[in-house]
Amino acid sequence: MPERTVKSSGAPTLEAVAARAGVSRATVSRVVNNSPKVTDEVVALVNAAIDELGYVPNRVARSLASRRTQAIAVIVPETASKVFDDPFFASIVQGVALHLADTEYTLSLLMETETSSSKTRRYLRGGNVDGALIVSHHVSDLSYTQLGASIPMVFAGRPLIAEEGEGYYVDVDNVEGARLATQHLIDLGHRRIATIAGRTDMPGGHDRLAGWRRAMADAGLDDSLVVNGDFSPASGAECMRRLIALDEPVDAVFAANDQMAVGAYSALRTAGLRVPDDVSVVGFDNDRYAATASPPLTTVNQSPEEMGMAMAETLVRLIDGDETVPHASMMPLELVVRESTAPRTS
Amino acid sequence: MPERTVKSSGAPTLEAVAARAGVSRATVSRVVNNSPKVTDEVVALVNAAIDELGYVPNRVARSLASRRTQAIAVIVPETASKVFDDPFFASIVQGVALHLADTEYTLSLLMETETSSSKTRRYLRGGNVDGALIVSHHVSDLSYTQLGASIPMVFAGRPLIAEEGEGYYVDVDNVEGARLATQHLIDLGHRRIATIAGRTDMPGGHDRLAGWRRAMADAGLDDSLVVNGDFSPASGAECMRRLIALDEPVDAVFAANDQMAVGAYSALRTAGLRVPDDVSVVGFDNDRYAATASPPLTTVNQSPEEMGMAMAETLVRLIDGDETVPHASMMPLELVVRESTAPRTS
DNA sequence: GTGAAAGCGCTAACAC
DNA sequence: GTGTTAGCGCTTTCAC
Repeated sequence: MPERTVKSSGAPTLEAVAARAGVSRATVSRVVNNSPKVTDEVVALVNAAIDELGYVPNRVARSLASRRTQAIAVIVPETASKVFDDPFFASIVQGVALHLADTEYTLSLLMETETSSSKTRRYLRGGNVDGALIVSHHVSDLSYTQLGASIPMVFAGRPLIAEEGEGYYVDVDNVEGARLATQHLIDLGHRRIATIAGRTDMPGGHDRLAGWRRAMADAGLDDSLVVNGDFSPASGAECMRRLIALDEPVDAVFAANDQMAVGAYSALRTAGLRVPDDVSVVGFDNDRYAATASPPLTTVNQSPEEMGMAMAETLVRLIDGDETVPHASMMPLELVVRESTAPRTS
Repeated sequence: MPERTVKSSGAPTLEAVAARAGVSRATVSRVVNNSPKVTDEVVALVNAAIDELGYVPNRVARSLASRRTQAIAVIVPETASKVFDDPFFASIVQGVALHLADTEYTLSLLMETETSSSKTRRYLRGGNVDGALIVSHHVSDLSYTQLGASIPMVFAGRPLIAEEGEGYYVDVDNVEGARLATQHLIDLGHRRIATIAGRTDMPGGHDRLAGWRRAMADAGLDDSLVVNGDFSPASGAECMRRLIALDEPVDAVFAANDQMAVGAYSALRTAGLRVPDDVSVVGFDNDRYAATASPPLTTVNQSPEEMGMAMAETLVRLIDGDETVPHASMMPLELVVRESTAPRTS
């Protein structure tokens, strides 16, 4: 008969519960995982023992045995210091956490710094998580897409490299959103409508420019008034200055995000121009700045929080082996009209 | 001789590496954990095998065997939807992630919702993490403090219940910061100085009010001009309205955080009063709103990001068994003078 | 329905 | 220095 050393240290184990309840470890395990095939009385017995002992299952052991970690990674491959400067990221993460709170999954937040990229990859391959969420404004990194084969992952925004029906992502219809915004300006009677474009090497920047172009073309207007920014407030101001310097003034401006729109505000103010009296301005994102700007900014709302929730939901379904998950999920988009736009006066 | 079923599925294991290198599993383990007592040639041999096989250690198995998870939890026990509305939280989380990026630790983000509190506690006790960071503006929950005995934890801000020399926390000297801010107003010649206090049932709110009181008392000024807000912009506006309604107008206002200061701005604007011409305003936190408000807000800078880094550092040292870790770490605080304060004119 | 036994992939004594 | 041998705490066939 093999000796069994009595364990005195640490938290109560499944074995202790089994002994207390007078059943086998397997049965306790079944109860903990609510297996249907256990007698009600045994269930009661085991649960009593669990309560008395204050037993809490050890997830690490469970993971090792079941080969599931019940954890997902959220990877933010931006330069670390910029991540939370943009409310967009924070809101996505919040949405993810919110959805996960209703599940048994746990969230691991990985911030990818310049030097940690291989560390991140090892982490994903080291069996630490059941899946990953990639959040970025930038062109999605190819290296992640490759990992997609070995571990389920969902991207925020269409990865540029994704072939049709390949990879999973949640996105907004940026083209349509930009078209909506521009059409609003057109409906107000504006004709010389410029756009402060974002980085067009990012899907969002690219598509928003395309949306503006489409609206302008559909209305038979000149679509040459394009200045290129990089999504930062500073670039928005700089672009606006270039627009102001034009011989013929513009009636209205569509900025590819709110931060650039706010940057444009300051350039306009400096030039002595008023919003919306002299120039109407529309942004995109409806971020934290939009509502509190003065005047409050008309913009396109894209609810990054809902996007985060949708991403988490998609990933969890993927992990659970759901075959019906759509590769692309489009989030609703809507124009929020505030005080930065007004009918053409002149 | 026991049968050994050949494994074909999944990632390469330590055992596969051992076979490839012609050594035992223990030796591979030693190499992976850079144990000093392994011959250089064996190290080279093993590393070669690791590279060839693309071996990545399974952290779950490692955790189970070593009883360390190499993960820490960040718990944000705020109402979920409020968490990231306050840049303070986001910045702390960022600081934590930043520090952890240089270590082998991983970050688990737990957002505590009304219904998830027991889930969180189970998580902490289920051997999921080596330690926890509790981030909150609120009075720290007693129940966490109790857990502190079984798992290392560090609080953001002094837990109200902490006895001297009990528990670990990183904090700013709120009393001193508020005193600095108020003294600045006094130095500018203001005499009727009000304070829009935060929730005084939170350590921060309590101490900032105390700091204002001290500065006023030291200068022999009337310290009865107190209105109580709740740290939200709306409450800041409401408080300011009450101040404006006073018979004798105030010269200056010290708000217990920037969000309330910005709320005060709007109330002042609505009343036709100008900042700083009619009323000087000082905030606290130097959050995202402060620099971009108009006029830019004079405030007390407390760098939540550095606070997050300090928290992470403290926790890691605690986990590593460092006995010299101080129970309280105070972060530097400094007055940032912008355009919302000006010498008294009248 | 319940129990016995065999691992999950790794670390950690302990021998050699 | 390196190999052997036990587990870490749980899940999961497979008999009964």
